[in-house]
Amino acid sequence: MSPLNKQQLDQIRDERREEIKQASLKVFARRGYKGTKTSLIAKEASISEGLIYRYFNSKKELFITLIQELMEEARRELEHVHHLPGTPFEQLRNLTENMFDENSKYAFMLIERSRKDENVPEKVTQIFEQLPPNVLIDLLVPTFVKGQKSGEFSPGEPRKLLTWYFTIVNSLLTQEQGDEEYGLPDVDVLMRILAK
Amino acid sequence: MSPLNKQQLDQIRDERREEIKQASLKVFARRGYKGTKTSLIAKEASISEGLIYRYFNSKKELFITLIQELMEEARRELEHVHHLPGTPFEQLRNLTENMFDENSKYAFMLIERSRKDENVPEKVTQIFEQLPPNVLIDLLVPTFVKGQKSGEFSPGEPRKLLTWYFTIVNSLLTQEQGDEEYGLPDVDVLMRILAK
Amino acid sequence: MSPLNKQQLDQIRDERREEIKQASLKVFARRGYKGTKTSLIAKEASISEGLIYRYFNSKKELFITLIQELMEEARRELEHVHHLPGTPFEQLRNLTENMFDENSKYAFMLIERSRKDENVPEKVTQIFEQLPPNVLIDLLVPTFVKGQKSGEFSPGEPRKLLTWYFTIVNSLLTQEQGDEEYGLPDVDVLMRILAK
Amino acid sequence: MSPLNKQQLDQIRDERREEIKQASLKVFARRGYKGTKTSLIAKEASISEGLIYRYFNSKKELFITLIQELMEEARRELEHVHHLPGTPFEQLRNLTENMFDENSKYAFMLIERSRKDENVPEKVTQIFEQLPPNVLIDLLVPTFVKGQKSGEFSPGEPRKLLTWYFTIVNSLLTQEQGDEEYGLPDVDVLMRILAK
DNA sequence: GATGAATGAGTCTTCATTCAT
DNA sequence: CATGAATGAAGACTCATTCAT
Repeated sequence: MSPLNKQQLDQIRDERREEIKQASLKVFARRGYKGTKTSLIAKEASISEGLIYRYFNSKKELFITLIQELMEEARRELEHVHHLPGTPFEQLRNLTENMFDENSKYAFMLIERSRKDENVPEKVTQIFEQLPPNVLIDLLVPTFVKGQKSGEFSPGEPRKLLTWYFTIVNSLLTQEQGDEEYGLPDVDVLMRILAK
Repeated sequence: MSPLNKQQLDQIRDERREEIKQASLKVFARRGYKGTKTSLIAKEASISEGLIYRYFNSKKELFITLIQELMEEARRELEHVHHLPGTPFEQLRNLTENMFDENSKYAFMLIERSRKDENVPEKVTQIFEQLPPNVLIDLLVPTFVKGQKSGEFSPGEPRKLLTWYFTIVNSLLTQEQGDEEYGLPDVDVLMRILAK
Repeated sequence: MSPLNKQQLDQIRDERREEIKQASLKVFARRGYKGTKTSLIAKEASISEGLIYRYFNSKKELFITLIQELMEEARRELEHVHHLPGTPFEQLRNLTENMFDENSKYAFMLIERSRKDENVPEKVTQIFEQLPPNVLIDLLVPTFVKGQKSGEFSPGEPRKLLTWYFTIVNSLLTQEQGDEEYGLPDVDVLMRILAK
Repeated sequence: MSPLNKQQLDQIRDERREEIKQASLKVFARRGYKGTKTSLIAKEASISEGLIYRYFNSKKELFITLIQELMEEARRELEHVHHLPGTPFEQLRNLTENMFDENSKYAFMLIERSRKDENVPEKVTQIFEQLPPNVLIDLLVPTFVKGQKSGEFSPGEPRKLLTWYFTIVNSLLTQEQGDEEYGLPDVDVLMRILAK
C-alpha cells in the first residue's frame, strides 16, 4: 500500500496537535501548570507521553502556546459581543452564558487560574502583565455604556463595574461546578451586579 | 544561666510549631499544595528546611493539619456572627470585612483554593466532601432570615443566596488583590447581591 | 511497465543497503556511536528513519557491520602496500596519502575514533581487543624492514616505529581538517618520524 | 552538638564542587559530552545523582564550567613555559611530559576531544571558535624561536611546526594509553618533529 | 534543638524502534 | 518497498525527606 501523501500527513499532524492542546487544556485548567504531569496529559489525549514532544518542545512551550491562543480567542469573542442580537443587557447575558458553556469553560478557567498562579512560567506572567484584563474589559465598555443610557444598567464607572462583574464570573468558573446543591449561580443573579 | 526547664521548652516548641503553620499558610495560600516547596516554607519561616520535620512528619501532614484547624476556626467565626453588634445586614457586612483582613485573608484563600485543587492530598478532599460548605452556610441562615424579615435582605431561598454570596466572596479573596486598578470589590457592591 | 524481477529487486536492496552504510559511516565518523541519532543517518541517506530497519536490525547491528567491513577493507589495503610501485618509502608515503583521501578518510576516522570510544557496543570493543592494531601493523613490517635495509628508514624496532607513526596519522585523521590555518600536516613532515 | 559553622560549610561546598568537577572531568574525557550519563559522574564521585544538581544547574553547565576553567588553566601553563629551567628544547620537552602526567592528562584529553566533538553544547563550540588553538600556540612561539636561533630546533615557520606538534601530542593524549604494547610514544620521538 | 548536605523516588524529555498506512 | 507517526525504555532533573554534625 502506498504511504500517506503530504497533505494527509499535514492533516494528521494538525489534528493531533489540536487534540493535545484540547487534552492539556482540560488538565491544566483543573490542576494548574505545576500540578499537571505530562503523563496526565498523555492519558487524557489517549496517546503516549513521548508523542507530546513531537508536537511541542516542552510542557512549558505547550502551556505558553495554549495561553497565547486562548487569550487571542477571548479577545475575538469579546470584540464580537456588540454584534450579538438583542439589547446590551441581553448581549452581556449571552456572553456570560457562553462563558459557562462546556466549550469555553475550560479556556476561561485556565486563563483565570493562571493569572493568579505563581507557579506559571515567567513568559506567561509577562503576557498577563502586558495585557491587563482591562484590555479585554475595554472592549465591552461601549456596549455597557449603551445599556446605561437605555437604563438597563446601573449607573457608575463602567470599567469598574465590568471589572468586578467579570472578576466574579471568572472566579465562579474556576470552581467548575460551584456548590453541588445549587449549581453555578444563576446568570440572572450575577447580572444583578450590573443591572439597575 | 540555667538551662531552660521543661515547661519553657514546651512553650518554645509550641511557638515554633505555630510559626511554621503561619509561614506555610501564606505560601500554601499563594502557591497551592503542589506548587509549594518545603524550601519556600522554610524561607518564609526563616528556619532551615530540616526543622520543619521536627514539628511535622511531612508536608502532607502539615497541610492537612492546617486545613483542619482553619476549618475549625472558620466554623467558630461563623457561629459568632449573630453575637456581633448591629443589624443582620451590619453583621454580615462585618463578617465580610473581616474575611478580607490581613489576618484571616490567607486562611480563607487557602480553604477556597484547596477546595478546587485536584492536587491536594486525598484526606483533604475527603474533609471537604464530608463537610460541605453548607455546614458553614447553615450557621448564617438564622441571621439572614432575621434580616429578610426586617426587610434588609432580598427575599428568596436563604441558603441559596448565601451560598452564592460566599462563593463569590471567597473567589475574590483568592485573587489576593483583585484587579490592580480598582482593588477588591467594594463590600457594599458585594452586599447588593444579598440586599433588597 | 512490467514489475521488477527478483534479480533487479535484489540489486536495489543491495544498493540501498550500501547507501545506508555510506551515509551512516559519515555520521558515525563525525559524531561517534552514541552521538549519532538514527534520524541523522536517515537524513544523510535521504531516506525515512524507518527504512533503516528494513536493512539492519538495529543501529547497533549497523554499526558493528560497518566496523567489521571497514576493518576487513583496511586489512586488504595494507596487504597490498608492497605491491604498490616505488621504493618502500614511496609505498608508505602513498599509503599515507590514500588514507587522507576523501574516500577512505571517513573509514579510518571511524575506526580510530571507535577504538578510543567507551560508548561503543561491547562487540566492537571485543573486535578491537582481539584484533589489535599490531595485526595491521605487522602487514607493513616487511616493507618497512626493506626500507631500513636500503637506508630510507630510520633504524630501530620496526613495529614500534610503525605503531607510533600510524597512531599519529590516525589521530590526525580524526580531526578531519586539522588546524584551520595550516590544514593537515604535510605528509612529508609526518614521514620524518620514520625517515632516517 | 552544634551545627557546622558557615566557614566549615563553605569549605565542604567548595570541596564537593571540586570533587564533582574532577570526577566529571574523568568521565567526560573518556566518554564525551553526550556519552556521559549523570549516573556515571555520580558513581565516579561516589555521590548520588541528585547531589550534582546542588552544585551545578545542569550537566550542560557543569560541562561548560569545566571547559572554561581548563582552557584558562591551559593558558596559564603555557604562559609559564619560558620560566621553566633549561634550554628551549628542554622547556618544551618538559611541557610535553607534563601534559602526559596523570594530573593534566584528562584535562588535555577533554579539551582535545571536545574540540572535535559535534555533540557538545553550542557555548563550548563558541569558546573554541573564539579562542583558536593559535592563541595558545602563540604563547610558545618566542620560546621556539629562541631554540631555533640556538640551533636546537628545526628551521621553518614556528607557528606551523608548533601547531602540528601539538596537534599530534593532543591526539595521542586522547588515546589515553596509546598502543598497549608500546605505550605512549616516547617524548623524544615526538620531539624529532621539532628538532633539527 | 537546628542546620543544610545528601539521598532517591518521581517527573520531564529524548530517541531507537515499531507499525499502520 | 517506503513513510513518518507512535511507543516506551532510558536518561536528565526536581524536590520531599533523612541524617551527620
